[in-house]
Amino acid sequence: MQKQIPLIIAGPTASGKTAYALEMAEKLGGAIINADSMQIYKELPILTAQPDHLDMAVVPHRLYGVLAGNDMCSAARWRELALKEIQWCRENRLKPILVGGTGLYLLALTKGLSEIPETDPDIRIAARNLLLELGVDGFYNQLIAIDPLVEGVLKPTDSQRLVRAYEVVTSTGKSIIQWQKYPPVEPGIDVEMLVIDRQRAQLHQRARNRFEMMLEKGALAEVDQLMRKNYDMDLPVMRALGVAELGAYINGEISLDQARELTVIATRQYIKRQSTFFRNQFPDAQKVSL
RNA sequence: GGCCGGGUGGCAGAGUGGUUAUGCAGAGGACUGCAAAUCCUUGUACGUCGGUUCGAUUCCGGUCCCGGCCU
Repeated sequence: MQKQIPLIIAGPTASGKTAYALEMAEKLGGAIINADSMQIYKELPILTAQPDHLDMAVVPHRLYGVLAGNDMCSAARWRELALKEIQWCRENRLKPILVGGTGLYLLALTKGLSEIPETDPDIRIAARNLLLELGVDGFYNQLIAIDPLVEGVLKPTDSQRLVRAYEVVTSTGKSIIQWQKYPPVEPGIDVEMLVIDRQRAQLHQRARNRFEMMLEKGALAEVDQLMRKNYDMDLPVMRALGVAELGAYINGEISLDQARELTVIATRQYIKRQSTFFRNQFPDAQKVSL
């Protein structure tokens, strides 16, 4: 195990990554770098299960709660931030340990991304409004009229990727399909990767228990404060598991029990998607059974 | 005890004499810049016994269970 090679600890939510990573960081003399798309925002430390202050006091923790909720992260942006932190670790002779459940971010880091120029934020907003106005079918037709390459590659129902395709072709004048054909200009980096593996039923139980704990620690107050900020519902933080559910409870639309059940269900579905992603996108990662 | 209504896949809920809605949950899968997102695939279930019929989840009868009303 070379000192400089970053270690990635991935796995589905509630698998125990945080505790495991802390152990490894102590053992290896490392720093922990966040690889989670929600823990990067500062608004919901409890609901997004950020490491607590005690953990953070043990070894350096980077990229936790560093962005405001009305800011938007992205795979490319996180990649830049993470590379800087890896560099910082090297300068300080610490083993970089990246921990998180956001598979796309990890993929961007390890495999690299095609260099697509930054898109105009106004165009993204316009694209989203157009989608709302026309519906997916109409939006798709409009999109393939200006970017025929998309046809047959993107699913006509995949609203998010269609919006991205629209935004890219409109901003750059070139199809996203063409851009993606270029091999990553930013090469990937060498890493050692562990994926934490647990039985599904056990993960479900842990997720339920953990949500209970979050409620005890004040997750409701967190969501309440977040809602008072009146952020745009499209912002990434607003999509953290439990925000919509707890928000609906706070607004008196559903009971706390209903909010709890809905959040647990959403968490289970997320666990499933993460498991699939790690299993199939990182076949060479080493599995750690806990 | 009598009358009426109902019993459909894990749950909710349509429907039909033969071609096996649908939603949710579950399972599997995709994944290049919003990813805790976005999307795809996937289940012959019709309470029970008998009858009618070429064929019954659908029609008829018995029976059991549930709900309502009556005594």
